[in-house]
Amino acid sequence: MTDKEIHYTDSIHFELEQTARLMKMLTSQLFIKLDIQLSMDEYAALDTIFCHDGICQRDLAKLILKDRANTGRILNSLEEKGLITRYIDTKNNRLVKKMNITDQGTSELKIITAKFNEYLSGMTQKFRAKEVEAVRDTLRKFRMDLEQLVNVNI
Amino acid sequence: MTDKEIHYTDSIHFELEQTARLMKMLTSQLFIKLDIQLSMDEYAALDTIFCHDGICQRDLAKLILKDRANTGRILNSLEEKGLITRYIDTKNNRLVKKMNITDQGTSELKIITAKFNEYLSGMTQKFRAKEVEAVRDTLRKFRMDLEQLVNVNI
DNA sequence: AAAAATATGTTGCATTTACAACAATAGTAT
DNA sequence: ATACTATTGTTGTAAATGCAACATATTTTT
Repeated sequence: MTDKEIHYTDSIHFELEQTARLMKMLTSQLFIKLDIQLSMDEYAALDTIFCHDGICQRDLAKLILKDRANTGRILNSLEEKGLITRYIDTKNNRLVKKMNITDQGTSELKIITAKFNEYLSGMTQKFRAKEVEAVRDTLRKFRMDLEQLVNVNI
Repeated sequence: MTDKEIHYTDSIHFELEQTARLMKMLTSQLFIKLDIQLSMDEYAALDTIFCHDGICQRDLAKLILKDRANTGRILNSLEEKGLITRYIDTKNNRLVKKMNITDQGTSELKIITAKFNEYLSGMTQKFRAKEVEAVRDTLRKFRMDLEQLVNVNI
């Protein structure tokens, strides 16, 4: 017990943080290298909008885990770039801003995803696909439990 | 192939990002709740310094994956709080700033870690310890490969 | 020996981010 | 009906972050 102490830097929490940080560095370097005119956050938002066409801002914010303020700013940028359109609608009798991905948005999304996967496949090749999927699925379960514990103020 | 497309938001990259984000929310909320007078980053730095006493700034920066500027600022804060001391020394005939954790720093580190683990054990209890360790180890391997790919400019 | 390159840390600045306050609207309670 | 509360989105602001530039010192090159 003397020096077999538990350290934060040995925990899965720290490991997650570091791995995610490195992943973010890698992907942002990739985006620059591939000359992609979107930020990672814009890309994640665009992909989420594609998968949930007609979603309102707050629901999107909950999915990408950004606060409402930043989600609005990301959408301003995507709208200016012509990748999405926004319109006022109602949800549960409340005025909300919904959005649709444009044809250009869909097109760009596919192009970026293709480029992205081509580059990243080299990385995950070192691992068996099954193993990567297993880790992803465990992370997902982990995240679902986290969502119960964390006070997500969005 | 029509709609069985590959989406970024289904990838391990996005899953990692989201899980790490939630984890960060949880831990920062915990730090406020437990009235801990350190930021998560300061805590991670302090733990790293404990494990690598006498480390120099740049080596620490590489371990916590912050740039040199931010690492210096975090250390300013830890020094002001009396948790570390800094001194000039040489490494490979170069002037570097090394640091040691103080008794107060060691004491606070233990207290925080104890509080932290007590609260977080509830979360990981839902998973078998073996499973958590397995995911952590896979993440670590994953991270080691990432480190080969990413241009870490520190 | 002089010049160029490298290593380390600090400072300044621009971007990102989160949090709080606000505006507008709709539901709920008294 | 009036007041209170809740939902959604925007704006303002302070803190965090990363990047580039700089200062200093040392090594390497010419």
